[in-house]
Amino acid sequence: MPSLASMSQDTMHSQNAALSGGRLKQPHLASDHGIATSGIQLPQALPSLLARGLTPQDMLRVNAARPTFVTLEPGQSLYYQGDDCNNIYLLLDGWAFRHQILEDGRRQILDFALPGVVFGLPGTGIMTHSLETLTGCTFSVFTRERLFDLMRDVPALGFRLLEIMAAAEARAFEHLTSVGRRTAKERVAHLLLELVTRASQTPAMPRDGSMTLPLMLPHIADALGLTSETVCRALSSMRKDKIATLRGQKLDILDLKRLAHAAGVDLMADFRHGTNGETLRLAS
Amino acid sequence: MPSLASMSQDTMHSQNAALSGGRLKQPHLASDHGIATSGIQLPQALPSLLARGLTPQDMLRVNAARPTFVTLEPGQSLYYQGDDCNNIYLLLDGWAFRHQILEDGRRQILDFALPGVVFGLPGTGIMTHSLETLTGCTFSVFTRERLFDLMRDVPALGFRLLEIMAAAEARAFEHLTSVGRRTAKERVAHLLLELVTRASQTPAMPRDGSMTLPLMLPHIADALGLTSETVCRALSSMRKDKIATLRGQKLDILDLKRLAHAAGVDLMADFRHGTNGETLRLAS
DNA sequence: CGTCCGATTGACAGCTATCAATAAGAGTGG
DNA sequence: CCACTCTTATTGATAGCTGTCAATCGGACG
Repeated sequence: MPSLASMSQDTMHSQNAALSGGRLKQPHLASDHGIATSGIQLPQALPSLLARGLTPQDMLRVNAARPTFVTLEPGQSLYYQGDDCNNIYLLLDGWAFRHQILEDGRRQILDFALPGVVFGLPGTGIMTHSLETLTGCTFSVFTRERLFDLMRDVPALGFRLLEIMAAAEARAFEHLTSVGRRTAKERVAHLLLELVTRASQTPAMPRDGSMTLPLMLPHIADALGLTSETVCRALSSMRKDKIATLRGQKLDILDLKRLAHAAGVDLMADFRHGTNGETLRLAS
Repeated sequence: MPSLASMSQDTMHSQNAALSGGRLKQPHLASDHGIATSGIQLPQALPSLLARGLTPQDMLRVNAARPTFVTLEPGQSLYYQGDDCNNIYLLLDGWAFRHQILEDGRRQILDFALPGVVFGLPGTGIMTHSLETLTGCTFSVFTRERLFDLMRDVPALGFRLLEIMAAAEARAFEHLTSVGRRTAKERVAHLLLELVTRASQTPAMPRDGSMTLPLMLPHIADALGLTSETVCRALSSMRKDKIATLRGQKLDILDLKRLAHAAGVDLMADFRHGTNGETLRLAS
């Protein structure tokens, strides 16, 4: 139970969310009729995100399973920590994040979800975290049973999902290393680097050094195990050093090389394949 | 920003590993003849760990794929950060851990692997972390291709692997929350709680409050983003409070309830299903 | 009994959190 | 178009937790 004092910063945003829409007891299931959001034709979007490694025939079968779609406004939650959830979700469009909250209000953001991310997988069914949108979002939904059937029909799908989960695990591990062993400034630099890299790999997102981050300082802080003040100081410092500027939601990378250096990362290695130059050499 | 000085503690263990066996260019592939380690008949062990949800027929097919086995001594590495790895591993017996190392030697332990854990999955092939054993370990190995074939033959296997990966992700998330938002003492308590819980769920491990942890202080420290001194202080405090004692490798839980309290966790919720009492109530 | 490695404890420094005040924008309404 | 309000960002001062450095303890082993 957050003492009001400690809530004031860290949980500000979730308060907003709770006020401005918050929990959906029954998510808005848009069911089978195809819904278009922010200009995207969903039945087309799904393949492009999932399809690597699947044949066109496979994708036909996947679409034949008639996934349902959910659309959410910014600041709404798809599910909450503690919910009994037996669906698997694919984020088609928009930004969201997954987070855990301790009883006293401390919040940890676990992962930023960009289009193509899969979550809500099997397990016990009880969710250990919540998912909240940052922008308007569209999700594709499969029930556990439908997924199981689908995986039988389309073996490559299971393999692809494993790949996606493995990538998510790798992200979580990088994140963990950041929070556990990097300084505040390094963490901020590392997160910016991760986000620009992921965004640039997402279709229909910018490839140059400028982009829109639908985040507030407390999001970054809660992702990195810091306070928003510390994040602000780190960003100020990077602005002063002409490495990157983040004003409002506009992020400009001014010097990618030095950003990577500030993040304590070998750009070529870590953000292409995920490895550390130094350690790599030991392994050769 | 640790330089050589600070490496002395954090990376001590990996140095030892390097000296005492270290890298295996070509892991000891024990190939198809079944190998027995520490008294376990492997072909039997594999099913029991993987089989939930699979029919006996399914398991026959899995075994027919003739996985190879690898055995490692304590302190050896199955693979290193930067390795090109196209195998999937199942830990059959023993304890191990996965970790990442930054160029300057800072180390983050990402996950403790107990029997039943799966890793080394697809992705790009380049490993972003290393795996090092704590005890003697036996692994079951499938190549990427063999796994793919197997998943086609045994659809339930893919589903089971997804479940295992989802559980690993949930663990990583809990871990992240710990490192990001809990105090030193809470982190230590939380880790002990996680380990006793997992061990008690593993066949052939004790269910009472006493067990052997094949860890040294620096392992705990590097898992939690702390120093070994801080971990030591936290353990001393818990020993003084009669919550738990860890001497050498012998862990005794004296008061599970207060241990959970010290970890800032609702025992019934978090460690049965993974949820937080307070937030859960919101969701009902 | 001596050596060695890891654990333990103490003193102190430093990074980040906390508390507090101000600035900067974005809307809103007159 | 400007004043007003509200929210978020920014900056400063101080406190506290944890890291760092260093010394001692303790058990394992030969």
